[in-house]
Amino acid sequence: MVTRETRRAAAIERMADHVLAHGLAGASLRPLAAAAGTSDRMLLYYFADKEELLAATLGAVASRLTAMLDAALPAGARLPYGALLAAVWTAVGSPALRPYMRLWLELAAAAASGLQPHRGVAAAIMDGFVDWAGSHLDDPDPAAVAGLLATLEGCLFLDAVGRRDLADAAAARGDVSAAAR
Amino acid sequence: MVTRETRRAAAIERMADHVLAHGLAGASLRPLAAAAGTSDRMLLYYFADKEELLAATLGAVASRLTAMLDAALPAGARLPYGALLAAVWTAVGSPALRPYMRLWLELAAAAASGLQPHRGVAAAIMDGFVDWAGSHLDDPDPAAVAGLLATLEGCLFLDAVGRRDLADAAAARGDVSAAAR
DNA sequence: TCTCCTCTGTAGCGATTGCTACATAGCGCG
DNA sequence: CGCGCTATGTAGCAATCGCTACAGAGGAGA
Repeated sequence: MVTRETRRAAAIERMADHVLAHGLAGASLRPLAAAAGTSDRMLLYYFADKEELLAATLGAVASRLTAMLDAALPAGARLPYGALLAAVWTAVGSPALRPYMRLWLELAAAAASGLQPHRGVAAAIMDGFVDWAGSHLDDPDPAAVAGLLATLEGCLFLDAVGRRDLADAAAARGDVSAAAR
Repeated sequence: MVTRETRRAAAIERMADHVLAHGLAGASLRPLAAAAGTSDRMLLYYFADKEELLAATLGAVASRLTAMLDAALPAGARLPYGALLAAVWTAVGSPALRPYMRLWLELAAAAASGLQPHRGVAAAIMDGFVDWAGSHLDDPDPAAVAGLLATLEGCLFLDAVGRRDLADAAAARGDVSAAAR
């Protein structure tokens, strides 16, 4: 069936829009179906259950995000630690990516509670980030990758609790400590 | 009424136990009431609504957390950046504090969505952390405080998505960069 | 034409949500 | 004693949750 897969794929994209706009908390079947232009009945026809549906939707969100990251910093470009941190934070802290970051935080919180599919999806996304960081640092030392990601996710966290000022300061400080090394 | 305030306070402590064990997601009135040894009816007699109840419960959790932090690193002790980062991460990453960190992450995610009382409670807790960090760094430069907190929350985040290895590496790296400065 | 088989709408289930109306039990105070 | 206030149980409300049973519609193949 061509139409079936087509419609399923279209539903995934529209549901990705919806979770980006309303978060995981508002991701129940009926609102998702309304956003996708179908019924909850049909969603459970396309997907075995909500878990499979969520995994597909979050996967779509993740590939959008990596596409945006690649657009902001093309593959092949390698930067020193401080510069990369600053560049990624300006990209990631921008309003365009804010819905993604809100969702990413929500996903991490769910993953910490061990729920599926959140745990698996979050682990996969994080693996992607690790690869991404490794391929954009001029010196992809594992400890540097870890430091970069920790600072970055920490900035995200600080921003989430309303301390954007601290996040900006921490991202800027990356330059300082790297320059001093 | 002595008994009323007493029972209300006892309920708060038991509910704090419950949210630590089961997270915010499981924090609905009936389970909370069961944990507190009362009925949902009585919880809404003690508290105006769920929002007030949650604020009180999360406040209790927060004061327990600051007490544990003070126990781990007494007030007055001041350390250089890298040493403080390592000390706090070993405390905060320990199994004893894991429920607190899981809850803190969940709270941050809810705060990012702008919900009350989560937003206000999270902001208050974060202010406490900022003060705490400032009073335990030997050189309480605002940028250093920001960097410390970002790295710390980032380690928390990495641990949440199953990359404890990266969190440990990032925390250890704090020493390196500080030593090189 | 008849018969399957795929697709989809309707309706509903039992559980859970925050919250409330009502009744009552028991105690203090006049 | 009797009145009233505080405390608490019972029962239920409307909404939402994920999910499912059933029925029909419509096209494909015999």
